[in-house]
Amino acid sequence: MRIGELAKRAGTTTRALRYYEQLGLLPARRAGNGYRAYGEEDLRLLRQIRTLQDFGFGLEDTRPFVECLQAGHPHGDSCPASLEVYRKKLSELDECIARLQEVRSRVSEQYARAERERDALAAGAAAEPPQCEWAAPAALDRDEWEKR
Amino acid sequence: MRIGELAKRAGTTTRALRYYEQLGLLPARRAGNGYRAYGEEDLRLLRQIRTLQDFGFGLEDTRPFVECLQAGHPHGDSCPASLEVYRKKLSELDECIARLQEVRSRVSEQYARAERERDALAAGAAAEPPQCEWAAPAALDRDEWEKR
DNA sequence: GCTGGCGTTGACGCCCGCGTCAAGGTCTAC
DNA sequence: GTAGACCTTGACGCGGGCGTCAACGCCAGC
Repeated sequence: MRIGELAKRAGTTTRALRYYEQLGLLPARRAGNGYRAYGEEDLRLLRQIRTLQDFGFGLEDTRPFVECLQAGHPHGDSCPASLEVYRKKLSELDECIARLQEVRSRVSEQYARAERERDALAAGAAAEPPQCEWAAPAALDRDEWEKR
Repeated sequence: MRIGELAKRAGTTTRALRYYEQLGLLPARRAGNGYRAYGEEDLRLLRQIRTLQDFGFGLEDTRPFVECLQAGHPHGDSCPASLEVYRKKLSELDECIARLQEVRSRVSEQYARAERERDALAAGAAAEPPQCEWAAPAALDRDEWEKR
């Protein structure tokens, strides 16, 4: 299988595959003409990489999983190093979620305050139209005003 | 006030200030010798920028707040454009938090499965040492073995 | 033999918010 | 006059994961 076919079957691009090879993440055999040659096993490795990437893993974090598969284990996460990456990612996620929730509540607080102040100003402006009623009569028919 | 002092008072660097000026975010007057000259008002603008940055706002997102202060409003968020940014950020945060929580549960699931499988293998391996006792005798002294 | 579709390597671009270095100007203190 | 602390502009670097282009090679079909 050549690079274009593998890329298509994995839903990625040839550029990405060459990049992975450059990182030593997904090495390729070479055909006689210099073309990269991949097998079905490489498709498994690649799917593993893409799955983890969808989870937000960096490429280096996928390395233990790929090496685990290359070592012949049934799953990429059958090895201790992969489990360690899982644990690290989980704690990173927890930290990140907590930080975002903290930020969300702070921003929400600021937003609520800013809106209250806007409404207070609007109320102040709305308290003016009554003053406009004191100013308005000049625009009314003088007779209408004198009837009051 | 020159750039170094402003940077120190705001807890940032001169490089950042020059960058903000380059973006047109925090323009500076110039002294006769070409040095940038800042006033107390600029410190307020800068603090506004830094506060929002701490919330994870991009610099462009801070622009409406800065312009609002520059227009003489009491707070950076006294203007409709700032409120709009707040709303946009809140929805981005909600989306981001939801996505991370989804990811977290998926990763956690994978981790749990991988650990179960590891334990299953360990149990299989723990069931092997008895088999090792069948294999071991070859290494034992033959006499010791024949005494049994 | 020529076109077109695959492949190859190498190199620059992008995004963002600066860090860092270079080469020089300005001002103060001794 | 000179050292040192500040300032100036300009330019490149970084990290991550590629996109995109250039210039070229290989191979199949007409």
